[in-house]
Amino acid sequence: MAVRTDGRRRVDTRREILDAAVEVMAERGVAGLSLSEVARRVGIKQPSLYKHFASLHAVYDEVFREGAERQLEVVAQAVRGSTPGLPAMAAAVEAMGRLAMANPVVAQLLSWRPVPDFTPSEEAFRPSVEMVGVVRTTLRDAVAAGELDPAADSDEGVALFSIVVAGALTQQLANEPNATYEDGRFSSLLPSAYAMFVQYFAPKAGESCTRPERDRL
Amino acid sequence: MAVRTDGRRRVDTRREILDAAVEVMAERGVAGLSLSEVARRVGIKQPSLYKHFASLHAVYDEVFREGAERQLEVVAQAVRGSTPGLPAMAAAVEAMGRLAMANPVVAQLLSWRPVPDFTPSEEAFRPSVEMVGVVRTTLRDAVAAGELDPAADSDEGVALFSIVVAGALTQQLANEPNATYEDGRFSSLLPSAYAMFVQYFAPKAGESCTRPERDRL
DNA sequence: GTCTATACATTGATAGAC
DNA sequence: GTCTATCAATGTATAGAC
Repeated sequence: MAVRTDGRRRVDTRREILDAAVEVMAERGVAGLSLSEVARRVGIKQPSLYKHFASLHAVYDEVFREGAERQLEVVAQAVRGSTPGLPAMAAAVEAMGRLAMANPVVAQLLSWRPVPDFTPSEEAFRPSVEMVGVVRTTLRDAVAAGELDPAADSDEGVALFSIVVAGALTQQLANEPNATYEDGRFSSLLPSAYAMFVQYFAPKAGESCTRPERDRL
Repeated sequence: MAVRTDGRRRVDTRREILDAAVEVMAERGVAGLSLSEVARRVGIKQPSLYKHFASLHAVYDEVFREGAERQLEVVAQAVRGSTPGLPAMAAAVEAMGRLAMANPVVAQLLSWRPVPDFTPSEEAFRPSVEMVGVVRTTLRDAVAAGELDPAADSDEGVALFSIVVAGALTQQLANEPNATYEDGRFSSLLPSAYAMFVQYFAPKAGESCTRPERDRL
């Protein structure tokens, strides 16, 4: 199970618990996490878990927090490594997509509410809030660069961006959770989905290309 | 609980069970359905449920089947009652959105996979398959009417349509499941989300309005 | 088609020894 | 920080009387 270096039982039991938790969720569904099963896999007795986490929800909360933090890191890094504006947005979309497909369980925990009683704590949720800010800033950059219409820099712009990205990813996770980013029927359309967003908010350069009223159904 | 007309205990116990099941799912989460709790609410003992349904999964399956059938009906009716092509599509989108917000639990069961072990039977899934056909036909009508580019009449077109619609609805269900169709932060953007799709597949009438390469990210 | 009784499994959590 | 022992719930499902 783990390397024992000295008298202490294992190097980092807490880490092992969290990894086992994700493993169990992958097999039984996100809502199917069980501390008994986790303990079995880590090789300790179930009551011992309570020395590391106060409750089942505390485990969920930490998986959520780490997942949200990782997502923020990955996106922020993608943005930093690209030209501000549309290139940064495109890089962020791809980064989110690859991360979600590599960690389907965590992605489901973050974007749905699959566990009846569990609501993430404020602290666990913080990185997600911060990521909305990153997206908003990137949208603003794209507007400043003349790549998007000013209307994109708004709550509505952020919401539509999230609809498109989360839409592709959750459809993928619900229908073919084990596909790869490249081969998934929906995840492979993520670039196209993103292109829909970009085109929708294309700058009206001198009105040469008319765009229909946005709120007309 | 129910009207008793004669010696028989109730008019339709099966119906009451299904209704109670949805109620329980609404309170405990879709994965939190329990036959014991359902029995309690219907006013019978838990073993009696097995005279009506073979197992817990059988209850899930029937809720799924009825939900899928209702969705198909509602969409088909919206399409029939509108001019073929874009008007029919717009009507379908609105119908799907209103139905989902009126029945959030069923919508979650249909569009996510929230229950660890449960997979809908082929029969329960049939209406959903049929609905893909309805969407495809409507896309074809829109292309024939010159309202959409021929590229929209494809598997990719159907997938992108579903990404946009399911994206808006699942974001809404995950974040504000109790909002109304009109007031939800995401569901209220459904028309805009749909407009993104329409604009993306706008016919290139004589190339007067250029559209970027679709698969370029 | 409803009931009682019961088998059987699983779980989250606590107390207290070491 | 790990263990044993235990509690108290909850759950699905079956057998068999009426």
